[in-house]
Formats: sequence, C-alpha cells, structure tokens
Amino acid sequence: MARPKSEEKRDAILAAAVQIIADQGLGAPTARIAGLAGVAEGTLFTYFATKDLLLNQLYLGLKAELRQAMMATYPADAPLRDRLRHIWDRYVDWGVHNPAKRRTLAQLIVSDRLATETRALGSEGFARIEDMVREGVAQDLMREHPPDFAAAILASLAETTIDFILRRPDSAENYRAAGFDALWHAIGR
Amino acid sequence: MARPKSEEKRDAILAAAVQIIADQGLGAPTARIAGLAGVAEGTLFTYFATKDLLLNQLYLGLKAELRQAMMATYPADAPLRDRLRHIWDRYVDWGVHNPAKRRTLAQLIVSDRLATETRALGSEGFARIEDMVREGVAQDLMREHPPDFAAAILASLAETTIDFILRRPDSAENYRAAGFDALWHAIGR
Amino acid sequence: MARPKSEEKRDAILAAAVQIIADQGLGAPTARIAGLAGVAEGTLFTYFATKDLLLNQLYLGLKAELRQAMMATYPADAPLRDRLRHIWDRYVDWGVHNPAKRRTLAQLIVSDRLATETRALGSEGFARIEDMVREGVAQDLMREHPPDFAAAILASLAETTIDFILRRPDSAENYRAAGFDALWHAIGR
Amino acid sequence: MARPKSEEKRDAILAAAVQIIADQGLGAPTARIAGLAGVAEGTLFTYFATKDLLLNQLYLGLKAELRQAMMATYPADAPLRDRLRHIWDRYVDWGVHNPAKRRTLAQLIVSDRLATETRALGSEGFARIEDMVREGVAQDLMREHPPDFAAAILASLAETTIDFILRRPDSAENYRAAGFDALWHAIGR
DNA sequence: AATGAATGAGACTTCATTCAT
DNA sequence: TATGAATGAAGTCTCATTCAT
Repeated sequence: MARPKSEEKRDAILAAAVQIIADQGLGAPTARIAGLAGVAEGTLFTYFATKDLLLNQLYLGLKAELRQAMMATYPADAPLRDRLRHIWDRYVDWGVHNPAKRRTLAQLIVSDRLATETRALGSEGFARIEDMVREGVAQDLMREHPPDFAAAILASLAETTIDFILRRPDSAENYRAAGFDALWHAIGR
Repeated sequence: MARPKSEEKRDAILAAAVQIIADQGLGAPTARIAGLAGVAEGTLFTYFATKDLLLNQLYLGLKAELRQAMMATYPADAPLRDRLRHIWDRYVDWGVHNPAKRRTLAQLIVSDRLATETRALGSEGFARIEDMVREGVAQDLMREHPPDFAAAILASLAETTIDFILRRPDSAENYRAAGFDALWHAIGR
Repeated sequence: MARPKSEEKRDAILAAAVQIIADQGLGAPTARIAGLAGVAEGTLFTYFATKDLLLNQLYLGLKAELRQAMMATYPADAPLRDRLRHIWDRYVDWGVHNPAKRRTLAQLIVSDRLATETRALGSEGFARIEDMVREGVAQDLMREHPPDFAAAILASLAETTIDFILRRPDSAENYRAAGFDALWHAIGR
Repeated sequence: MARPKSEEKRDAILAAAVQIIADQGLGAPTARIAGLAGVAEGTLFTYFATKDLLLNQLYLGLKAELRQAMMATYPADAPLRDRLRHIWDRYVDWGVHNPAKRRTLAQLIVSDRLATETRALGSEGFARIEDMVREGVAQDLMREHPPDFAAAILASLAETTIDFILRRPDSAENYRAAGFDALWHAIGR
C-alpha cells in the first residue's frame, strides 16, 4: 500500500502550525508551516486539503487537548469544591505551560475561518463542568446560574488568570488561588 | 495645501474598517475598506500611511469609545456598588449595541499587528475602576485583589455576559444582572 | 481620474497572448504573456480579471478581426460568384498572413474554456455568407444546402486550403484557386 | 519479471484518457486519468513514461482506429464513387458515434504536444484515398487536384458534416448525404 | 488632496514525476 | 509490478503600496 500517511507527519504539521500562527497570526504562509514541520510545501496538502481545513483541525485538536488536560486525574469522588479546583488548576496550568497553543486558539476563536460545525464540535465537552454546576445548585452550594453561563465564567476567569500569571510569573501561585477564589464566590455560595 | 484632509473622510475610513474587518477579518483588503468608505484606494493611504497604522488607530479609537461609553453619566457621588454597577451596565450595553466594533476589537487584540506602545495606550484609562477597587478594599467592601486584576475580572465577565446576551437577547436583563451579581461576589465581599 | 486604462495596453496584452499561445498552447503562463506585452504580471489582471476572461475576449477579438478582413472592400454589386470569391480570398489571405492568430483561434475553438455565450457571439456574423447562399439558391445558381451548412463548408475548405498554402507557399495561388473551385462546385451548381 | 505489464491496463489508461481529456482538455491531471482507469497514480507511469508520451500514443491509437473504421468492409471491387461513399460513411459514422474520441483527437491535433514524428506517422494511411483520387483523375471521373489535397478536403468536409449531425441528430441522414454530395462535386467531375 | 492604474512580491494550490513500501 | 505519499517547481491571482494624472 505504498507509504502509509504518517500520523507523525500530520502531528508535525499541526505542531508547526501552532508555533507559526502563534507568532505570525493566521495569515502565516502554509509554506512556512511546512518548512518548520520538515515536509515539502506540497506535502502539507496531502494531509490537509486546504489551509482552512488545517485551521479547523487545529482548532479541534487544541480544544480536545485542553479538555483532556482539564480532565486528567479528575478526582471523581472528591467534594465538589475540590473537583472544581482540580479543573481550575488543570486549565490554568495548561494555559500557562502552552502559551503558543493558547495564543493560536485565541486567534482561531475570533477568526472567521472556523466552520459553524467546527465551532459547535469544539464547544462540546464542557458538559462535566455544567454537571457540577447542576449538582452544586441542587445541594445549595452554588448560586443559581444557567449551567453554561457558569461554565463560561470559569473559562473567562481562568483566561484572565493565565494572562496575569504569564505577565508576572513570580506571583503565579497567588493569581491561581485568587482567581479560584473569585470564581468560587462568583458562582458558589 | 489645496484641500485639507477631511476629518469626515478619516472617520468614514475607520467606520468602514470596522464593518469590513468584523466580517472578513484583519486580512480584509484595504481596497475593500476604501470602497465602503467611499474613497479611492489610494486616498486611504493619505489618511493612514500603512495598513498597520490604520489598524493601530482603529484599536485606539475603539478603546477610547468604549471608555467614554463606560464613563458617560458616571454618578461620581453614588455609593461604590452603584458606581460599579453603572460602569458594568455601560460596558455591557456598548458591547451589545456595537457587535461589529466589538468583534473588530477582539480581532485586533489577539492579532500581532498592534505595536507594544499601542497596546499600552489602549489599556490605560481603566484607572477609574482600579481606584474604585482600592477604595472598596480600604472600606472593607471588597476582597483584597490587586486592583488591575479586579479590573480585568470585570472586563472578562462583561465580555462573557455580552456573548450570552447576544446569543439569547430575550434574557438580556437576566444575564446582565446575573453577570453583575457574579462580579460583585467575585471581587466584593 | 488617475491614469485611464489604456486601450494600448489592453491590445498589447491581447497581441502578446496570441503570440505566446500560438506556440505554447493555452497552458501558457499569464506571466509570460504579461512579460511579452511589457506590463507587470499583476497589470494583466486589471485588464482581464481572470485568464479565462482573457481567453474569451481573445476569441471574440480574433473572430471579429477575421470577419472584418473577410468583409473589407466587399463588392456588394458584383455577381454572386465574384462576391463569394472575394470573401474566399480575404479569408484565405487572412489565414495565410496571420498564422499565429489562426493557430491560437484553433486552440480556443477546441478548448473547454470558452463560455457558451462567447461561442454563440463568435459564430454570429457569418450571416452575409448565409444570405449569399439563399440568394444563390433562389437564383438557381447554388445547390440547395442549408445556408449555415454551406457557410461551414466554406470555412472548412478555406482552412484546409490555408494549411496547404502554409506548407507549400510556392503553390499558394494554385491552392487558393483550386480550393475555391472545389467550394464552388461543392455548393454551387 | 514478476507480473508482465498488462495490455488490459494500458488500454484502460488510454480509454480513461480519452474520456477525461474530452471534457477537461489536455491539461487534465494524470492522476484523474489513472483514477478513472482504476490504477494508481504511479502505475500510469510504468505504462507511459511521461504524459507527453501518453498523449502521443493516444493520438496514434485514435488515428489508427479511425483508419480501421474507415477501411472496414471496404468494397475493393465496387465502382469508384461507391468506394468513396463507403469511406465517407465510415468516417462520418465513426465521428458521430465516438464524440469523445473525436474531441480528444481534435485537441491533440491543435496542441503543441505531438512530436513531429508522431504527427507524420498519424498522417500516413490515407494513402488509399489518395490512390482513389489518382484513379479517378486517370479515368476522368475527378477534377485534377493534388491527391493529398483531395484527401484533406474529404476529411474537412466529413468533420463539418459530423459537427452538424451532432448538433441536429434528427437530420443525420440528410447531412450525411448532403455532405457527400458536396464532396463528390468538390473533387469529382 | 484625490484618483485608480500599475507594480511585483508572495499567497495558496496543483501536478507530473519519483520513490519507499 | 503496483501503490500512493512525497516532492517542489510552477501557475493563477491578490494585495499593500506607489505614482502618474
């Protein structure tokens, strides 16, 4: 079957795209991405038929990665607040440790290059957080917010927190705690 | 100097840029912007020497507008919570009523086309909010957060709130109130 | 009104296209055409938005030129046979003296790049010949063929004649006469 | 030599090329031809080292096929006019029933991709027609035209006739007869 | 100052051909 | 021999910017 398409190359292209886009924006040439990935210009297109497709896949990949990071070692049996804190920490840490991925994701989100369907797919999977909100409300631990609104608040506070940590890494621990504190009061009781 | 540069044309260009960029992204051609503004392609460059300059001016203009909107009819003598609520409402309303401007601003913020200096200038002027936070902390009305962190929390919660209102305009009032509630608990005491 | 688009440049591009396509086929790069025309690569596209448009205009232009050549100095009052012979001679001469144009036209005709509408427009204007056929039939000077069929026969015999003259220029006069002789007998009586 | 090159595959490629080129022109990708032929992209090149070679072989094959079609059931002993009519009918029928092959052949003929030698080879084999012309002239049945010129006239009138039949299939028989009538008068006496 | 044609670098994508499997 | 991924040159077209009018 000739050479099979290599998962490795696909990943290299995606990784290169993250790097390049993070610092040159979505207008970055596919040629540069291919170059950094160590493949020929044309090869990029055997893996992603168009630049838009690459961008959409990239978005989906990054979203999935963030989701996995958040849910890794999720302490299913811990008290609600601890579980929320777990997710919070994982989210913030991922952002802090993957600034290029985060920056690229930010560009993609505000761009007009994501298909509606892609955007929908990417938004899925914060269901776990919404479940926690429902649970918290039921147990009277949380103020009654629409679950998706609460989840969005978590994300936006986490993003803000990450911004501050990246600007002042020395106070990382402070911001992480202060951010969670704000979150807990914002949506908790 | 035959004809002086007209303020009117400058504004038309900026307004056109908002519209075009909101729906085609920063990659939108200057020619299209000029077209919508009703001036010739070349004319655009007598008002803004380069596209980047235009973008930077645009950013500054939008930021200033948002700032003014927030501070309009600021009730300097009202209680802290009311003043905060005033700012909150103005911010949210501006976003809800100016979706194109907001979208364009979002693109500019994540882009790599803003000069460091521009970005700095744009961030100024949230001083008023920071003052309020200091005041609140002093009076023991607010939890002790770094003032700029608290201001950033306000902005991020407002953005999230706007997103939801735009998606479900029927519940606008609910989200606006719920958002402020979250904010007040997040940073207040 | 800035620089007006120059008829001259448009013609230069068309002329260059004839030359280049005649010897490299329709696949010839627009860059090469622009180069020969003495304009920048991009300029070609201010005159013809796409290569296909250029090709269609080119076809129409060549067809019009051939038509004009055929009808130049048309002896409206001469006997039918003389008028037919006039057209025949003009057609053949044009082909013999404009081999590049003829070759380019041939490529365009068999290509799939002409819009249906273009092809229709190009075919018009052989009306004069068809009229002559009707007249000839009425006067019993010509065998009863559908007028457009007779016109097509004229064209195809002329093309064949031109081919032979180009291959053996010494016998040009012989072929031109023999060709007309064949034509006259083919459709005449 | 493990597996011998299969005649079958070679033919499939040629047949696919006819189809594809007929409707996409000579610029059609070899990959698409291979696809329609049911072989891998690379396989095409084990049968035809380059695209140009494929094109040349294709031309030769189609010419040979047309020649065979024309000469099939040739009534060697019939009167001259009947033999000519036989060839005429075979030619016209082949064209009418093989529009894709005819269209492809037309593209090849006007292209610049046929080697001089190929073109020469392809033109051979109309010798039979030329012989008939010589015979006709000798018997004073035909006007004295150079034999190859007469043969070319036959071909060009046949092509014109085919065009009309394809456009108006209902009158096929009329056009075929009228065309031959034109031919007979054009070169006969 | 205003216009819009002119410029040419550079973007994305295609494709004949090669080569690892 | 067959496969199809890999290659990179080349093609069409776009666009910020310049400049003649």
